[in-house]
Amino acid sequence: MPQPDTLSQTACAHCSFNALCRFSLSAEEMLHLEPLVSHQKTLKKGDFLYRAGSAFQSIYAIRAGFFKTDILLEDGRTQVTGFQMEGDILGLDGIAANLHSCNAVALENSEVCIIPYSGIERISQKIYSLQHQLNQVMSREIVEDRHTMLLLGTMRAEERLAAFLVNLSKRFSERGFSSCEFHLKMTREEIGSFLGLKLETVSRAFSRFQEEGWICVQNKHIKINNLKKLESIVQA
Amino acid sequence: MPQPDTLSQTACAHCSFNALCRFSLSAEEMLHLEPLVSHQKTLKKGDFLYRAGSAFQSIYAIRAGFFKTDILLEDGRTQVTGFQMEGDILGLDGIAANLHSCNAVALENSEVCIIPYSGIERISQKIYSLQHQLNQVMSREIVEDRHTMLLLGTMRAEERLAAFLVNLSKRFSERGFSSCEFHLKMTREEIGSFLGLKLETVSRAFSRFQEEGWICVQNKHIKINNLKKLESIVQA
DNA sequence: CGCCAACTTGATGGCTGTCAAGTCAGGTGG
DNA sequence: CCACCTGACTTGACAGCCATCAAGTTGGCG
Repeated sequence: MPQPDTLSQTACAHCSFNALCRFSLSAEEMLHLEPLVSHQKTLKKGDFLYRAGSAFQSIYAIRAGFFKTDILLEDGRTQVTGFQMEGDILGLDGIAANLHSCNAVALENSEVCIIPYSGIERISQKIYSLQHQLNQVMSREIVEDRHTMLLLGTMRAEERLAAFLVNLSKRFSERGFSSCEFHLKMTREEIGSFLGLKLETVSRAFSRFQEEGWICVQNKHIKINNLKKLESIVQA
Repeated sequence: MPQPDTLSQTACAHCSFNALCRFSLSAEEMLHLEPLVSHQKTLKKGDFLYRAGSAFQSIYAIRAGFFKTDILLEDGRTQVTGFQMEGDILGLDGIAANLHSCNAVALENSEVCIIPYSGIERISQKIYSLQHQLNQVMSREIVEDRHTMLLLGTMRAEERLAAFLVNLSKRFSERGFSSCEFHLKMTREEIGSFLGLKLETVSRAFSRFQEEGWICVQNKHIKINNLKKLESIVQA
């Protein structure tokens, strides 16, 4: 099992599979699970956790750090499909074809738990809740992707950026970090790719939000002064 | 079990859960599954299969017909998140929160198999492959949504429509229908909503494709004369 | 200190949205 | 059977948002 150090505790407490690692399980169930999540991996900023087209074997639970996933078109265009932080699960896209369908890249030094997929399927036969939890995680991912489609299909630039900031704020908050002050791990270009905008447009929207006094931007450091206002922009 | 009429055979042969209904299972396994998929439902054009916010109990396998799923914003903006045809599964978005997160609407008279979710989880404990199949279906949905995000985030109007037509052609073909001639069940507005475009833009793109001789459009009837060309537009 | 990537800001243009008018198809009722 | 009506669609003119191109600034890192 992971050593109960500070790092793993903060990470696991909010992990989508926390029931799997340390909570809600009997001693006997724990015995089944031990070998499943005992392996971990550390990545440096810029490292690939996996690449599109590579063989799928495991899914990953982020213990610490920050990732992006993206897909490429032949002509070089890319789409960032999501940003993942501690507690999030990576790699579920690989189940469909036994191949990873996107790249997963660490945006800062990170640490993940490696969870062999075959092990999950096997143990799910014994531990009912694990299967349900996996289904929920995947379903949640579908719901979130649909929301991103709504953003890309119907919103304008400033609405998209506001939605992005509100979403980040909420996720940081859920993990015990400040909801109004945080560091962006990604570049303007990566934000733009995720939001279907060019980096210049992202930069201009940041500037406008700052002019209005809703946020303070200093490079990658963000301070949100008026979260309500940002939320109202999204709904507008 | 469903009566082995022509309708159900054509539908089930391509169903994502065909292994569940009639193939690859022992007689004993079949006994477990019988009660699961024995209920069906017919819908008329315009009927809701389920609505966003309603309680989640079952997923649905389309036996015949055509559906759209969409989500709404408070201000009335909507995003069509997908079109589903026979063999496709509807309702997986509801697992996350035990509530459906989108609307599912029949675009023509349709028929679905009702598959209670609790039953799936229960039987998955006995039939290993069912769980894996469900995971694959959900993973495939994630991969497809990511592809739609790529479309919405990086492609221009004509590229989007070309990708849409190529995708439809492929899916009709997989189901034994013509890959180059078919009827659109949805309106221009619904196509536009799915592609993040206005209906006028969709109409103009259709007209241009026809001027170029790549397709013939007559109302909702589509004939593809040059599929290769459409495919090349997507990649361009 | 110097270099380079990341970022900001300005000017311009183009794609697509918006508004508007007209056409077409399908269904209803006389 | 036909007039009518409504929703869906097409086409044109124009405008606005964002992409593109360009130049300059900042910050991080060797």
